[in-house]
Amino acid sequence: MTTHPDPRFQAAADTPAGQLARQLYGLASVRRELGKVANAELPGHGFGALVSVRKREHARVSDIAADLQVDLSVASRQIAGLVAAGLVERQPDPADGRAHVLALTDAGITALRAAFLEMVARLDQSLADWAPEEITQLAAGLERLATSFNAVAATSADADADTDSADQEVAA
Amino acid sequence: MTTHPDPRFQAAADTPAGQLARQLYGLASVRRELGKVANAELPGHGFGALVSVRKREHARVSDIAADLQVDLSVASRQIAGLVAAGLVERQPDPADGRAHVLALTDAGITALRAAFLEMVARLDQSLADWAPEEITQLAAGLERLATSFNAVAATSADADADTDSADQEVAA
DNA sequence: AGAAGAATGCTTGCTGCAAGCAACTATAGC
DNA sequence: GCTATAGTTGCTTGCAGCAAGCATTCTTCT
Repeated sequence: MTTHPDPRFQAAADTPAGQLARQLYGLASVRRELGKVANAELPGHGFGALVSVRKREHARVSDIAADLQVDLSVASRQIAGLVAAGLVERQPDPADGRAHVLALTDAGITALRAAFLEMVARLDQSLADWAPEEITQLAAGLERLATSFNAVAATSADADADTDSADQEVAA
Repeated sequence: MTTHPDPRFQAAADTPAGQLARQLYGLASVRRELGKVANAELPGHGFGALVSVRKREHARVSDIAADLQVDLSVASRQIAGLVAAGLVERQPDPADGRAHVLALTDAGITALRAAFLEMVARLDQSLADWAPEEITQLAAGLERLATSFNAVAATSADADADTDSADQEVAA
């Protein structure tokens, strides 16, 4: 179309960050299908919570919520679903009567492994013609991206709860 | 942070595809926040639809649905929202009375650019210490991933000769 | 040619799921 | 006791999908 060429916009779109933004948004369908595969055999969207529980030993619901960056109530319900399904064990924290300590059950470990393998299988279909080091390189890049991105999120959260006006330098 | 070493799980996680799977799933919060930024000023989750309308000239609702890989009804409602907001124009197709031809209005172009610039701005905060070529490399990897992934999806879903105009251009 | 019937493009009503907020309970710590 | 913290649950909202419906176009049979 290019009805009204906008130099400022063009410049931003061709920026490395602009290219990355485009690709990240285009990843929507990939992530959705992968999520479907991952959660197929789990209650709700439990996969993320399952992974999160596995990551730390004395996980508490609030830890999971912080890790997934969702509301505490969301984490609470996801964990409740996983407990009901026998995938997570919830025991009173001996050190704090309000809290619960979470851990995967054997069934939970099995389920997590199965879900993970399904994801990998689905990915492998698409990565048939990729070199292993290309895949690991992409994975490394994504890991770094997530780290960088979450670091900024944490910083701006610390700075102020106000999220609207604090951060934008759109102007050129 | 693993307390009970699980060799089998670790082995699965350490394959290249396994690493990629983990990182893709870990991208949830990144994509969510980026989506929030992108859709902040738009009705519903309109950004994707807006991009999709922008990509092709004589877009129809079914084209958008296919492009976004969502149900036709979802696309219909998103487009309706964008039309109501004055960002998309919907005119009867002169060649087919059942169909509508979609196009961005000037306001739509403006809104799309603004949303895109917001996304880029948010990303730039996180990418401050990245080398430009690292960013472009990651973007290229993601583009290839999306291509590979959607190719498999298309094959398994329905062998469709829908090899129309090239995709992935937010900028114009 | 013309009409019946199938197919297409899209919209809309209904349902289900998941997320967030707010209110509540129970415990902790001063 | 008084306040903060951990967690659960009720309520609301919003988005997605299915299925039914409407209007239009295509097909085909006579």
